[in-house]
Amino acid sequence: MEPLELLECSSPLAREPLDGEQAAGVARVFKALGDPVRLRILSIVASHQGGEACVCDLSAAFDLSQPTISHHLKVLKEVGLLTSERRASWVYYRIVPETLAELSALLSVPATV
Amino acid sequence: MEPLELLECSSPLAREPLDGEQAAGVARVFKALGDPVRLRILSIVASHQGGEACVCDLSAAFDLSQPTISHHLKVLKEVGLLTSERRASWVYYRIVPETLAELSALLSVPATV
DNA sequence: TGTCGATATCAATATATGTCGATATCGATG
DNA sequence: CATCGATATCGACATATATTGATATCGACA
Repeated sequence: MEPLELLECSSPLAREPLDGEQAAGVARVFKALGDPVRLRILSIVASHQGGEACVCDLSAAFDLSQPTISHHLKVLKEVGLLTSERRASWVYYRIVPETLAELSALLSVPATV
Repeated sequence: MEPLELLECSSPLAREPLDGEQAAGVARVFKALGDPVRLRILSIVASHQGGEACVCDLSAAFDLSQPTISHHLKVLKEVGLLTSERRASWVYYRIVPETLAELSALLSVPATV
């Protein structure tokens, strides 16, 4: 649930081998990113006016059922890539920049060795 | 096969929504990263002496069968995260820093909006 | 050329995942 | 309080994936 705890290591992959536990935590997040629909959801939310989008915005962008979108949102939320807030009848999703930043750092390539 | 063609876009996710084709290409790579064994393989190769590791080094690091390691190496190679070179009886794997760099850029968070 | 060690491929299987229709929840509003 | 629209959950199913033992390939070497 706590995104930062999921990753627990943000030094580049090349620094030292991940142990099993670290790898399992990081893999959960990458697995969530490993679906085209979820990537598009993330990019829509991230680039949306005000940094947030409601489910209705997202559903409209896909040719998929509402439960399917809801499922993908849940996956992204569970790994700490999105947060949600209910306001009136609508639920708004935002990206968690810290999680993206940690993944970005993990993949960053230290000056060619 | 061509790592750069797989991604085809390295501007941050927040810049503009990915179209279906871009998302599919990027998702393939993230899906490959979404497995703990493959993440550990990558980190072992990346942090190994000389920037490369042979399959024997990798097999020794896991409690998995040799075909399983071979399978994961193939997946990582197919999405452009690893390259391989045969020298004598051994096959050596190296990371493809360009692919990691593109993913890193894609996840980089532009100054908080 | 025949054998051996290292790696890849194949076939099979158990599990995980994406998708959907049906249904439940929840806030707003009459 | 009854209803309606928005979103989440549930159950089911088809497909994808991780893993393995058996086997093939391929280079080295006697």
